[in-house]
Amino acid sequence: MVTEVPDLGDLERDVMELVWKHGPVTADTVREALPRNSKDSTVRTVLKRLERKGLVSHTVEGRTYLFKASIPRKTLAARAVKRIVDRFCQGSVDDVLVGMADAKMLDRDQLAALIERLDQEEKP
Amino acid sequence: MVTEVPDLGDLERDVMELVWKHGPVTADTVREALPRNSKDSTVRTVLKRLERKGLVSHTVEGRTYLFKASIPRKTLAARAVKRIVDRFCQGSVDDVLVGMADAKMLDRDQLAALIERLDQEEKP
DNA sequence: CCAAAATGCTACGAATTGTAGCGCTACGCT
DNA sequence: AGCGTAGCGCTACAATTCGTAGCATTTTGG
Repeated sequence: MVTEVPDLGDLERDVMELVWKHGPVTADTVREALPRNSKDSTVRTVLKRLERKGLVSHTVEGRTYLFKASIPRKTLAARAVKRIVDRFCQGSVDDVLVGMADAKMLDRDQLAALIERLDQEEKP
Repeated sequence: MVTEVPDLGDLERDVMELVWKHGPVTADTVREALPRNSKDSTVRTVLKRLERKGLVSHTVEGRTYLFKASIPRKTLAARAVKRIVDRFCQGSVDDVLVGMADAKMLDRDQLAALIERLDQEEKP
């Protein structure tokens, strides 16, 4: 799988945020919920770009488009992390984990809890 | 701490790679070691940009500049991850860890080994 | 004093991103 | 039936980033 991870601009991220939060949404719903004040054509342009990037998809409902995320937030985040790992750590996830530990981004207990969780999932 | 994490282009990353690998280097050394064929002025421009971004620093040796990384590779990688966490997971490292686990980027044993290692470091 | 080496400065084209205008179409209401 | 409006496609433009590089300037060794 190719799992491209496009870079996202600020507005694009805001839009993704809304698409993730509120299920399928219209362009206008997104526009209204946006932090900043964007014209509708702006929002639609961004949605179209996000769709070209493979991050959202749309269905036609009557004469309006309903957009939904085509990738969960966590998955996208994980892919972005993978890109970093590939680019800066030659694919060594360990390196980045160590870096995160050094930077106090994670601690022992957090990791232990994660292991616990993985074990739970795997067993049954 | 502000810990800005600038985006890096392909060439910028290649240059950082070399600066990380070979200690303090001259612009010309970097140019020679580069995968692609870049003019010296190109390399110097990139090094200057990297310096403005705070990723390298230079000292003057005779009449040449010696560049060295001002941030370790793992630290930069960790910061990049942190940016993702902040942007896509509202700062929840756990979310991104779960995403990584789901994406099979980490497995139980790897995490266990890391915990082991963290414990070792902490003790003495 | 001159040539070579190394630097600073400036610029340009491509790509990305936020921004938006304009025109077309179809649906509902008078 | 005609018309206004909602919603969409298309095109464009300015700012920023990045790779690319040329040219002027400076300094040093012979």
